[in-house]
Amino acid sequence: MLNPRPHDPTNLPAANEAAARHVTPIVPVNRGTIKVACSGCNLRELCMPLGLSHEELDRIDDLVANRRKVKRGAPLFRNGDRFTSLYAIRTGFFKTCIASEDGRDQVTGFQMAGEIVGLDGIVNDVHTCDAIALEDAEVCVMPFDRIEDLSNQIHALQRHVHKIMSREIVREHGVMLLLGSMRAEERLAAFLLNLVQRLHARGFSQSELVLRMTREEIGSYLGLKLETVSRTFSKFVEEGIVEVKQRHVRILNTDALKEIINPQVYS
Amino acid sequence: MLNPRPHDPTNLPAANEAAARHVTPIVPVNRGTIKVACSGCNLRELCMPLGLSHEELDRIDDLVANRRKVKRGAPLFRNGDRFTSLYAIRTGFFKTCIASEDGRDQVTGFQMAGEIVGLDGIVNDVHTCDAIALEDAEVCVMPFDRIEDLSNQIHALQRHVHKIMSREIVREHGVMLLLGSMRAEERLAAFLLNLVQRLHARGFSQSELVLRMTREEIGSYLGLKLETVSRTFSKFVEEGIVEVKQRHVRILNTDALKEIINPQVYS
DNA sequence: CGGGACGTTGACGGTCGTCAAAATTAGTGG
DNA sequence: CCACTAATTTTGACGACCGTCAACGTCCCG
Repeated sequence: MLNPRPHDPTNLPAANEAAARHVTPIVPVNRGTIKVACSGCNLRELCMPLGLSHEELDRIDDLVANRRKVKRGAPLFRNGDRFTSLYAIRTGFFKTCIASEDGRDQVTGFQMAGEIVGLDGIVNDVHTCDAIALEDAEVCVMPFDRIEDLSNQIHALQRHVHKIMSREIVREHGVMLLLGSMRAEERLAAFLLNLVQRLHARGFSQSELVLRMTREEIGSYLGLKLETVSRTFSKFVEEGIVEVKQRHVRILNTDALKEIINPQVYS
Repeated sequence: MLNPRPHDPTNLPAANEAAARHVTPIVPVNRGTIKVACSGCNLRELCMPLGLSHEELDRIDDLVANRRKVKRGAPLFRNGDRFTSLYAIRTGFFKTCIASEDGRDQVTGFQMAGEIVGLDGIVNDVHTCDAIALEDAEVCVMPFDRIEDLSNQIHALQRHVHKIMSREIVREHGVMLLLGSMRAEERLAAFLLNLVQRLHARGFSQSELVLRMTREEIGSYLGLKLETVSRTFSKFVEEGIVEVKQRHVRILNTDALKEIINPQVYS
């Protein structure tokens, strides 16, 4: 009954070895620079393969056609847009969401610096979801045909592309587990733990975070109504597990959050 | 508010152009043959790229190292197994499921002939879910390093691998929509419509199907308890939408099922 | 300073989960 | 082939959890 490596629900979104590695904190980017180069990018460890030769690094720089700024609330791409490129997030925070015919919609993920968006478009050369910036953002535009060309020449890149897509598949498995079998408290606990984990991997605090999304967007992602999200936050506050001031969240008791998800492991 | 191409919830699992194409019905395979060759396989349109040259087709035959039979109830691979290969299903029916630390488990998909399993293992060279045969099955074993080698030489294959992975990501988006925002009846209706659609693409009936999984497995996939699945089936029967005899299901009114998912589109 | 978006809280009801028992089927071994 | 046991399915009663509706409070931005 017990599997050797049970799935870790706190690792839901973007449980990846790259994000788990501690990287140098993000420093403000010189907005004046036009030079687009992965080789000098402090996020390289997050979106690019490791162990490239110097020559390969130079070639990789060609991957990024240009950068693009996206204002808060604006789409990077929309459902129905022709697919041409993958996007590596340099700064900012995105949500991706799909809409059903009858107007229901579902947030399928939240993406932060160093993560890749646009994978949904590859199958049919059309994007099937919206990617919306939740704060002013900048992305590296990587035309997909260049990616395919280069990955024929650089084996590590091919590997990397495969891993990124597989990682997304595994992440979504975790979300399915959450949506299929967890109660509201468990979902929110898993969500918070996952967010701080990813932020921590980017040099931010382990215990403090600023939510970039509304209660409604959290709810949509977690399969809950916004009122339930709000109530669950309040419950965590009552129990002394977190402090919440609007979108500022401070985790006071990480173990308590983990216990919510995995009761019998601790008790 | 309305997107140009809303997501179609009936297309949830494996909504892919290959499965949607009508292919020749599956005929009994000569069990005595040892020859392993995609070029002569009647499922080729489902798992391999189209438009290959004769020479490329020959090379593609090398992809499949061997075939493997899996008895009903037996695992093709398990959580924690080292990842080496992707598997193309020749015959039979699989489920994939993950388990959380505390014993909860979640069916993440059901796979049938012509579909590919094992993509979860690519990220960390370890499988993160179990793939269990729901009936006696046979798969083509395709070592992943061979796939990567060959896709450097055959551009259409590289494309194809990317599309297969992207398709899986999009499929899972659909499942997230289902799990996050649909009620029990809607989930079951979407599930049935998806199954018949995929079976129809393989030459089977549009209205009749045999479920290869238990109510509990359906429930796990749909985020419902088995009692709810059973009750919902009963409700559909009362309403004259389907006939159910154990695992034999006959859909009497496809439009009614679609209406359940998309009320206002029809009424 | 004012309006609109966002968040909180309460009351209530519906959907679905839980527990239990019985019916039907499938699988196993003699 | 049949008997027996385990597995699966159905159905009912009840309750918990979360959704719905509503009102109010807060924050942010112009």
